[in-house]
Amino acid sequence: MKRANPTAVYETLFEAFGPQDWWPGETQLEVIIGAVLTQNTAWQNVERAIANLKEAGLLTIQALHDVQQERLAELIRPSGYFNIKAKRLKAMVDFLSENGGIENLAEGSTKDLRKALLEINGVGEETADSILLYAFNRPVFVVDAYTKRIFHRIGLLEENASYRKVQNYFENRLPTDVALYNEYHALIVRLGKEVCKKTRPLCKTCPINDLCEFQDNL
DNA sequence: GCCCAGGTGTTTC
DNA sequence: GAAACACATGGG
Repeated sequence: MKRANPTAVYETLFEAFGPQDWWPGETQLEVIIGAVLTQNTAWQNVERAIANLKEAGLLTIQALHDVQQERLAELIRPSGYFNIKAKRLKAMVDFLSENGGIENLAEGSTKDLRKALLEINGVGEETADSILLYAFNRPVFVVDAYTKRIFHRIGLLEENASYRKVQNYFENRLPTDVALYNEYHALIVRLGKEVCKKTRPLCKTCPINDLCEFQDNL
């Protein structure tokens, strides 16, 4: 078996899948909205919700600020948890407008911005880091359920490693590079969605099969 | 009908 | 800190 490490895994995934062109959002605000709506939810459902918002002309901070939370909830219904997420979007929009908008926030340091994002209701570590990386182009490695599952199976991470531990693991072993972090997280999601599933009937087709402790002998 | 999906807040120990 | 639970739609 090859010696697995984050760089080798990245190279293998990139060869297998190529560039993923993330994040699938046209504006910074759209990326931020998507980051909230995709919490524990399939992206396809998020697309429907965002399409509804677009059609209703709600893809601006001002419009989202003005709309009633109940109406917002109805529009984002397809993304699930719609009552909670409507509240979270409102909290996010309040934060953005109270702080002079996205352009003004982009002036601050990554550390300060991360701290501020985490204080918003409904923004945890993954959502904050997704926003930092994909909306603000900051070199922050995003950790999600796929990341933990895949690297546990490779044998490089503990089963229940904390978010920060996993994040440090990658950031300590990779160059600090926005484009790399962007592509890497997207590739991990691609692998998790299509191949490295929770129940794993597709291991035979996994591009990192020979790096994984579960390489299929079945 | 069941499991899963690009998590987070609250409660409880 | 860490586990258990609520939150909800849509696809396989």
